[in-house]
Amino acid sequence: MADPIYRRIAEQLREQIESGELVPGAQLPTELELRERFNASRNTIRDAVKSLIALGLVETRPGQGTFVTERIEPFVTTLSADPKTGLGGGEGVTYQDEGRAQQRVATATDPRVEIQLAAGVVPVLLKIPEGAQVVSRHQQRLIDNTPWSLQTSFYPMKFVTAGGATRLLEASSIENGTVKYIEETVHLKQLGYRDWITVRSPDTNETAFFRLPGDGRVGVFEILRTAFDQDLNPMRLTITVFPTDRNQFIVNVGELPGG
Amino acid sequence: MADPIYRRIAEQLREQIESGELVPGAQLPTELELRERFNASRNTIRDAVKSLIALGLVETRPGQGTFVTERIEPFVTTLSADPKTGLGGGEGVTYQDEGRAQQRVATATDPRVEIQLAAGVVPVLLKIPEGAQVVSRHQQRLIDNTPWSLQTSFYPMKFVTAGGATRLLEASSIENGTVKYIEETVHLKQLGYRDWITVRSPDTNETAFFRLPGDGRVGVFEILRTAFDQDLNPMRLTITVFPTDRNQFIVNVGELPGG
DNA sequence: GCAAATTTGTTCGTATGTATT
DNA sequence: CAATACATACGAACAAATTTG
Repeated sequence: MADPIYRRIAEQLREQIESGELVPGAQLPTELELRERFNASRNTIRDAVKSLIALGLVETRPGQGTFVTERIEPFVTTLSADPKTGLGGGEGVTYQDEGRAQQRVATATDPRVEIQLAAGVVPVLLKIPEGAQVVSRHQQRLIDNTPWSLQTSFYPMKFVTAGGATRLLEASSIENGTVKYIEETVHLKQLGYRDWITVRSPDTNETAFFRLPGDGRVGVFEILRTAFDQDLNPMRLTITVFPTDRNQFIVNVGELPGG
Repeated sequence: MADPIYRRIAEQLREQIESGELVPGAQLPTELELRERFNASRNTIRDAVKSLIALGLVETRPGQGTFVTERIEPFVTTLSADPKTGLGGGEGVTYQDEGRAQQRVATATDPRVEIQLAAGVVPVLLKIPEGAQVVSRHQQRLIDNTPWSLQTSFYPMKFVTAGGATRLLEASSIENGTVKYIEETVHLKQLGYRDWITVRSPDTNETAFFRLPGDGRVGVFEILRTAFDQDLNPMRLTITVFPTDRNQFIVNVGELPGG
């Protein structure tokens, strides 16, 4: 009697799933059937199923039953730049190209543009005073109609007021990407960037948009990209959030085959 | 009656935690006290607490109580190479240097060395036949005595049999790193690598070693690094597993300040 | 060192609500 | 509307871990 009952039941079900006896998408026996099979109370069965949910092995649908989860085909983003363009993965045009390269349809909403006061990490990474004005451009991105990432870019308001990059304020995407647009207007060329990768629990907005389970079981990548200009000053901060259940990343360094 | 009771209770407790009213490490009221305060049954209170556990906000200790979780000071690993050495983060000597740079003590166990038959992703990424012999070198790594990562490197057995890199079979760490040792013996120079970053649930070994909660709530980064030689052939595959609750990563691309 | 008290963990039973077919 | 299946909620009892006296 080492392990509690619910855990031993969970263990048996887990073996059935991992052995392939229960394939992804297949329905498990109902709680009442499992109650008879394992000779335990319905609450104990439910505890067992809950632990499998926590492991991401099954999901329950009210009124329908319990099903083995089907793995989402992951989308792979390359974080390191093409050495020639200096552009990185998930940036502007590149994003749609990467979607196409994986034979999938990438779309993005028109950006929601706001003028905000820099707070939190924004002034720190952009090296501007706390409370200074910044342009925030926020986009939702989908692949094959599945919500894939939430992206917000912050630019110093100076780019608009002193640099003439007025289209940063327009709520429409900038063709050829903002990197090129800023180079043409403000004359700041992006020569490099630093990505800072963390994983955390999703907030309520993210849980809703990505349709994640409400229990915070699936985390999200949060990638902070600070881009630097030719004088090595920060010129842009982009924060992108990706669910960990459908995203993977590649970093290329040095000389590689198939480049 | 939109939200269930347990969720409204969880919501109130969450606000107390996020507002700072309950600081990290502080003890929550006991289940019996919460039962009176919210006028609900003990099971309903427990459901509320469970949802906070799933969010990583609190932890329970049998016989003691429920406490607000204390955040672990994250360790940051740089994945992109120093352009001069071609060495990447978490590799050999660099690993200890990064530990020191963050004022922390990094240690590693002596490697457990095995000769295995290539299976799974190993032959695919190393571009050797499935079932070919490989040298596997496995290390546990700690920082400030906290388990931090599990690393396994795979080398083609040819390096030993035909290249004379016999010390790859020794169960002791190779000073100056294996990258340099292979360059000196097999005459293969590491000019680049590709990192493939995923997040998944920990297996039972990892859960035990990292002392993670048993419910699979905390995920692990799995980073597959394929290193390439001067002929752009794969020469090494290193798989490293890091818990997401205590690890973050940096990727530097292009020209950056403070280099 | 031991016993009692405290606190969370497990298990059962039961009733009712909500979503889907 | 009825049947089915999971979700929520309450009550109760005992077990296991920890602290306290």
